[in-house]
Amino acid sequence: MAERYNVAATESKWQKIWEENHCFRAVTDPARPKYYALSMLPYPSGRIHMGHVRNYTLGDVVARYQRAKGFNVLHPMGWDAFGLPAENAARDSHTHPAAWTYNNIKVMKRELQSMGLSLDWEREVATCDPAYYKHQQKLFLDFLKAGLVYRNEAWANWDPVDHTVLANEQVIDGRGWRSGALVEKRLLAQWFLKITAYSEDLLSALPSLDQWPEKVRLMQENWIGKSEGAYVHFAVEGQGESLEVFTTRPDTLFGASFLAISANHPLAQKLAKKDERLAAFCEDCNRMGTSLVEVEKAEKLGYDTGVKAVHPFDPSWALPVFVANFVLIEYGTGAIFGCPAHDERDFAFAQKYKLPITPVVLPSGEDLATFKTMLEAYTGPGTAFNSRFLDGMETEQAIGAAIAKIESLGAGKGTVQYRLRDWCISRQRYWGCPIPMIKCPQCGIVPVPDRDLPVVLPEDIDISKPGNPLDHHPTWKHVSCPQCGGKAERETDTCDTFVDSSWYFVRYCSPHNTELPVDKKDVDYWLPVDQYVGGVEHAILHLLYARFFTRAMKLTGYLKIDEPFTGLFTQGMVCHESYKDDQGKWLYPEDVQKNPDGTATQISTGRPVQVGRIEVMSKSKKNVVDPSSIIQAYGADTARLFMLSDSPPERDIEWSTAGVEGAWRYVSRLWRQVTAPKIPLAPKGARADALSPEALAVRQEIHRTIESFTQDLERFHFNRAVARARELSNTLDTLEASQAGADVVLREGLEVLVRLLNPMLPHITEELWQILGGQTFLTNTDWPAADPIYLVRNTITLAVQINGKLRGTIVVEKGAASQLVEQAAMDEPNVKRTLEGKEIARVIVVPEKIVNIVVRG
RNA sequence: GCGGGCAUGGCGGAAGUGGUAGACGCAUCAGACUUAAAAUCUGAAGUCAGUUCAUGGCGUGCCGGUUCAAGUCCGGCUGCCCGCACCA
Repeated sequence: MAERYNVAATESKWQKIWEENHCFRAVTDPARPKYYALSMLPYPSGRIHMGHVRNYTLGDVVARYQRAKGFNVLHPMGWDAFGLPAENAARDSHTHPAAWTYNNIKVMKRELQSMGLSLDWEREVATCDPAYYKHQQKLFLDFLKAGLVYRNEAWANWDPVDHTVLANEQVIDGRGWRSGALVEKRLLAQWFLKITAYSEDLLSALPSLDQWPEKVRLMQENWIGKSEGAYVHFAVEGQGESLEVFTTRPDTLFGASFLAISANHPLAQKLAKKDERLAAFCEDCNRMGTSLVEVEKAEKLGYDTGVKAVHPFDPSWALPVFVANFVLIEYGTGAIFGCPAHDERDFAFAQKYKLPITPVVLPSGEDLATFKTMLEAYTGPGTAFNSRFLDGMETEQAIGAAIAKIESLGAGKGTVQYRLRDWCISRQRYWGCPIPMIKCPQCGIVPVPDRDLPVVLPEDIDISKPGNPLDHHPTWKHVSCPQCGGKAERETDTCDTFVDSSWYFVRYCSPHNTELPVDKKDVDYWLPVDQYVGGVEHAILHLLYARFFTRAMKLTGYLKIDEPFTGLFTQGMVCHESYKDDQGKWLYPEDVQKNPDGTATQISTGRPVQVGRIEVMSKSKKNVVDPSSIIQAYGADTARLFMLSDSPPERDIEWSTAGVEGAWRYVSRLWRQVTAPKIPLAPKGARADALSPEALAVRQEIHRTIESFTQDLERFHFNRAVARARELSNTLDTLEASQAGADVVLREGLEVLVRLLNPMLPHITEELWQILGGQTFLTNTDWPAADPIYLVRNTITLAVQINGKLRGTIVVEKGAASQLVEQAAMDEPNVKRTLEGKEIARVIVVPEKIVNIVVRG
């Protein structure tokens, strides 16, 4: 009877049936409650990796579970298909970026389909498809009209390897996020999206995202970086202009001893034209990297320009103006006033350049006389002194008074500063969405009219030359101006690919609308996304951009919502041991054999292998396992179960062969439990006339499992849910034919088990459901409900402690009186023996939990 | 430097609001089935003491505190991980 489970045949059979029956097709239906389950769309790099398997398994469990609960579920998939790797691959392998990309999509789609995901493939979107980016260009133009787009000559992060500029968010430790090259500063004309228009809104809405990880909200908060302070103007002697400074501590203005400006500050640039040494100094500053190591090593260097600035509170007080390497042009105003006594960096700078150090804030409890000889800067709050009209005020009060004074003098104003910069979206690359603008010598910069959208990428490009292929293209950029009809040129920059992924989840709602980016009835129904699942590496970039885009699309009339993602789950990464041969070259795990003594050998050569650290799977370290080979060997259900077992989904997991085999063992066991039960199953729907106590206990266990398994799914405790299912399997195996009703309860238990495990193991459970006589697809079957009758326990096992140490357990009736419980505890043999000759001080009875007997001595 | 997190057997990890620490699994060992192996099934196992059993001591990174009772709460350390970083 026990046929071997034919994984490959069964899995592909059900995948085909689901597809033919359009089981996962989502239809807008305002009469039904909706649930939008979304996993981050993949970049089509070639093959799927284990990170994808984990991400999409988690997302699929959510989607299938919510479907079973009765929601109208939208669970789409698409491709983040633009980006530089396609250009690099095309150049290296003499193909076309589009061909490379679409081929990868084809391969990866097949791989994803073999996972048995409950996706609505009819809504598939590829961001490199003109049918997609046409609407993105439209959005860009709408944002332009709404004042959210501008072009500006600005200091940009230039990646010298990828030959393109990068957004601030894409510079990590001073290096390009993709190329790893040290980023340089260049002054370039770029297109910007005005994300800073929403700085305050993006920040203040964070607390409302209560279904997001605290960690991600904090990261966004820090990234937006709000700080309150004031702009202060210092008149510059002999220059006929003033220098604007941002400070969070206007209360320390009387401790000022110098001003410092960035090498890229307009005043520095102006002065450098007449001062060769200053010009050289500025150049040095720009050459200096911004990486961690360099910043720490770098000395605080300044160049005294000889120019003096006038203190706003005292016209007779002149301060020297330095150009300093530590002042950043991109934060605040690119100029600071230095107060050495109360800022560590200014303190070091003042010591080096022999500038006065005047303390003006007295820490509470300090004596004024002793405090005056400062060995280091004091940055905390205190009482103002040496500060004329501020003297005696506490820091907070002094800040307010200083701002009031500045404002009354017309020397500046109180303000709020954000670290967040506008989003530079220009990329000097081919494989991206063309920015739909035209440069006309007569009319200036003119938008492409809506009727001319999409601006389609040319196919005949020369990718072998360095630089932007669109720029080299002989004809593509030459157009006539839509306003005057004269000769004009297209913008050859393309969009940062993060633009593409900032609204794809919106497009999924109405992917086939050729006229407009969205259909109102669709987006109003489906959005926001109820549960978003993806890697924490997108905590800032993608998630912040998408939140901004949602606001911008609301402003331009497409959406009603502010926040795109109600729930966010960030899963951990998939890790594996890494291996090197005796030459120090990385080896693939499949070429490594672990020996019983803990050493390892290279299979192909028999040479010894160095076992390295357990690290995130990455191609460069070769510590990768190909999901396809696992699915072929064990099936998708096993791979999915492995991803869900053992480790909580937010934590990193280590991929191991033993772990996969453990998952496989359970899948096979489930098969055997249903197809070759130890006792013959009762017929479908049979009822038991009388239940033996054992069978009743198992039935109660079944209902408790429904309860706890469901709660675990709700809370993303998938590893615990798997453990509960295994426990139920163990319990069902204890049933024996001699126990009245065992055959009925066994059937009940197996049916419940199969239904509970369906979101995790969709194929085998669907097959087993049919074997158990299920009339509908399990995919279309409701989630089981626990019967409260069987959740009630009538006896309870209590622990009995003496002085907090466990001495025995007792079984009492539920709701038994405290005196009875206490007596039962005293009568427990081991307790009784231990208590002999001891004086009882008190007895604590916590109903349904514990009895603790406190004895003296 | 700033912000956040984590620390439990050989390993991954369980233990809503303090209340029987170690669920479930991996690896290990023993037994059953088998000519044998694989697969499967049964059982053992935190650690030390106790010949077995009963039982007891010690145990959730370290030190201290609160409590009848602490993995959980509080104070102070140590170690690891993540994010940001010359932010004025």
